[in-house]
Amino acid sequence: MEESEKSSTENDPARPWQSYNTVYTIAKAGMEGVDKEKVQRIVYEMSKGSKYFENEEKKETYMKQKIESMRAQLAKLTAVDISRYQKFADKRIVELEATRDLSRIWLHVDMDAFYAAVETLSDPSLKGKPMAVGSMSMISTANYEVAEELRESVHKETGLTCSAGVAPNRLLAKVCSDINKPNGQFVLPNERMAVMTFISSLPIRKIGGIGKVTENILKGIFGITTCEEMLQKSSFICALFSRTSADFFLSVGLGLGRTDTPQVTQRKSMSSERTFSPTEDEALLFQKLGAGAVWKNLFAVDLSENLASDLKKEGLCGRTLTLKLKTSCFEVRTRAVTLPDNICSSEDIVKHATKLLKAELPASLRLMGLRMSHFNEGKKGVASDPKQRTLSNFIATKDAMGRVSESNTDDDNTLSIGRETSFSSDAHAPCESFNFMDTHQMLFVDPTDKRHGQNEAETGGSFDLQIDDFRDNVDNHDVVRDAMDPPYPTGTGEVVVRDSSPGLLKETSLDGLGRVVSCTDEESASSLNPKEPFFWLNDYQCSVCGIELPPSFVEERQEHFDFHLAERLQDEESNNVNRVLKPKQRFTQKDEVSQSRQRKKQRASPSAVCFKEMIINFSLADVNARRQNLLKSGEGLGADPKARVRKQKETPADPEKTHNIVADPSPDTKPSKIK
DNA sequence: GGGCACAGCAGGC
DNA sequence: TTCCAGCCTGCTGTGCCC
Repeated sequence: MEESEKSSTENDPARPWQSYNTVYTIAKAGMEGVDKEKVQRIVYEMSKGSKYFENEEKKETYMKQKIESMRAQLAKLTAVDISRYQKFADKRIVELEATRDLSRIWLHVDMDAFYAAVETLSDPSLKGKPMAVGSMSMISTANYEVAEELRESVHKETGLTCSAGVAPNRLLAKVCSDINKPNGQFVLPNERMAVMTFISSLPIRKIGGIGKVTENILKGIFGITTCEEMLQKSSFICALFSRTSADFFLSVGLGLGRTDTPQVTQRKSMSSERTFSPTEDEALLFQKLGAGAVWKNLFAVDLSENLASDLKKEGLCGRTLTLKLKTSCFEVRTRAVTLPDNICSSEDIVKHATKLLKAELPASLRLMGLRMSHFNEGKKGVASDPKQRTLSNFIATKDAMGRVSESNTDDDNTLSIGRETSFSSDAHAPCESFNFMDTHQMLFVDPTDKRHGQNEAETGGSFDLQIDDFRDNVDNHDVVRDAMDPPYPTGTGEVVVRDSSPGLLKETSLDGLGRVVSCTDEESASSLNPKEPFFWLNDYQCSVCGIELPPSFVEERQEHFDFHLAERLQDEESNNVNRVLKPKQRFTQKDEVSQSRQRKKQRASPSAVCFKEMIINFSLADVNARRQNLLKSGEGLGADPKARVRKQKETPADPEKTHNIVADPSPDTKPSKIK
C-alpha cells in the first residue's frame, strides 16, 4: 500500500479501531504479515465502552491535541526560522557524527520466551501447556567467541534458545537482536556506510526509547516513520523539541548509540503497588494502605508493610513518600510528601500515607501504590550502591545458598567469583550480579596469600576464592580481612574477625601473625540487642519483636528471621569499623579498602552475567585479529552475516581473552519528555 | 533567578 | 505476539521560597 493511501485510510472515521493503537503494534519482531486491521477491529469492539477504553480515548484525545498544537507551532515557522534551525541542526549532526565510535563491537543476546522456557526447563511436563511464570532463574557462562557459538553454547547448556545482535553500539545491538528472532542472529558490520544503510529503512518504533506516544507524535507532525527521516526533518525537530530530545532523535538518525560499558546505577526509588476491584470504601482503602493492620495478620500484608519490608531488605530509608492512586476511571494521580528525616518502618510509612490518602477522599480507586525515594541522604555508613546486596543478605537467601552448594561440588573445590559465576535474583534487574569484592563484609586481601602477588595472567584475570575459606565462614561468622596500616613494625596486615552468631557479637583484631590486637564484646547500637539470642518463645513468638508465627509457617518465619538478621547486620555495618579502629587506622583503612575494592571491581567486572538480556562488549582489535585469520585462511568475509559467523566459529576460542559481559539495564539514550 | 518539591507522563522490561 | 500490572527511571512543567 502506498504511504499516502495508507495514511488516508488510517484516518477513516468509519474505521475507528485503526486509531485505537494501544492494543496492537507491528513493530515487534514476528508480527509482520499479521492482519493488523482485523486484530485491531476485534480488540476495539471488545474493549469499547469499558472504563479503560474511555480513559484510552481521553489519552488519545490529549495526544491529538498535542500533535495539533505542535503542528500549529510548525506552521508558524518562517523561512528564516527554518533556515536558522537547519543551520543549528546541521551543526549538531556534525558534532554528533564526531562522537561515532566504531572501535567496539556489541553483542546483544536476548533469551527467547525466557520465563516460559526456563520454567519448562525445570518442569518438562509443562511443555506445550499454557502457563504463568512467577519465578526466575539464571545460568552461568564463561568466555565465548563474536554470536552463533554463544547461542549454541547457551542452548547446549540450558536447552534455551536466544537471539543475538552484533553491532557497533548498544542501541543498534539491541535492535539487531530483534531482527531474526527467535533463535537467530544479525550482524551489523562496524562500518559507517553499513550503519547508515541499516538505519535508513528502520522503523522508529524499533528504537528503544521510542514508544507509542513518541511514534505517533513524530509520525503525526512530521510524517517520520523511519530513522533516516529524522535527519531529513532535522530542522523541524530542533525547532519543536528540547535540546535533549532533539539530540536523541538526531542520534537515532545517525545510528549512534552508547559504546561505553553501562554502570550499575544507584537505586533511586522503591515502590509497591496493588490493583484491586474498584472501591470507594474508605475503611477498606485505609486497610490496604496498612492503617489499623494487626501485626499478627500476616495474610493481609498491606502496602506499607510490603514497602517497609523491601526497604529493610536493602537497608534503605527514604525521605520522600509518594502515594499513587488510580481511580476506577483509570486516571492516575500521585501525591508526595518529603519529610525532614528518613523513614523506613511500616508505622512511619502508614502514618504519612494515611495523611496523603485522606486528602484525596472520597474517591473510587482501583489501584494504590507507595513509593519511597530520596534514599539515605546524609546518613552515615550506608553503602554507596544500595542495590548491591550485602553478603549477609546474600547468604541468608535460599537461592544464593543453592548456588553456592552447586559450586561446592566442583572438582577443584574452587568458587570462581568474578569470572564465570554470578548470581541474579531478578532477570529484569540491571545486572544484579553478586560480587564478593564489592561487599563491605568480605574483602579477601590476605597478606600471607601469595596469590595476590601474582599478576593477572597468572591468576587468570580474576580472583578465586577457595571454597574452604568460604565454607568456613558462611555458617555463623563473617570475616573481614583488610589490608591496613600495620599496627606493629612487623609490617603485616591486621585482621578483624567478627563473630556474629545469633545472639553474639564479638570482634577480635589480629595482626598479620595472628596476635590479638584488640578484642571487643560490646553491645551493638542496633535496636536488636546483639547478646539477645534469637528464637521463638514457646516455639511460637519471636523473642525480639513478639510477633506470633506458628511453627508451620516455615517460610514466613524464615523471612522474619532474615529481616532481623538484615537489621542487625545493617547496624553492625555502620558501627563496626568505627568501634574497632583508631582514627588514623580508620582513615587509612577507608582509603585502602576503597582502592582495593576498586581494583578488584575492575578485575571482576568482565564476568558479570545476567539474564534475560545480555550485552557482550568486544574490542575491535580482538575481532580484527580473528578476521585476519579468516582472510588468511582464504575463507573471506562475505556479505552474508550468517556466513561471517559460520567462518568465525571455525576459529578455536582463545581462552586468554575476556570480554565485558554486562546486563542491559536500560535502553541506550532515552529521549526526554517531549515538550 | 536558582533551587527545591511536587505532580504527571513516557517508556522499558 | 498482544494486553495489563507492577516496578522502575528519567524528564518536564509548575509553583513556592529564599
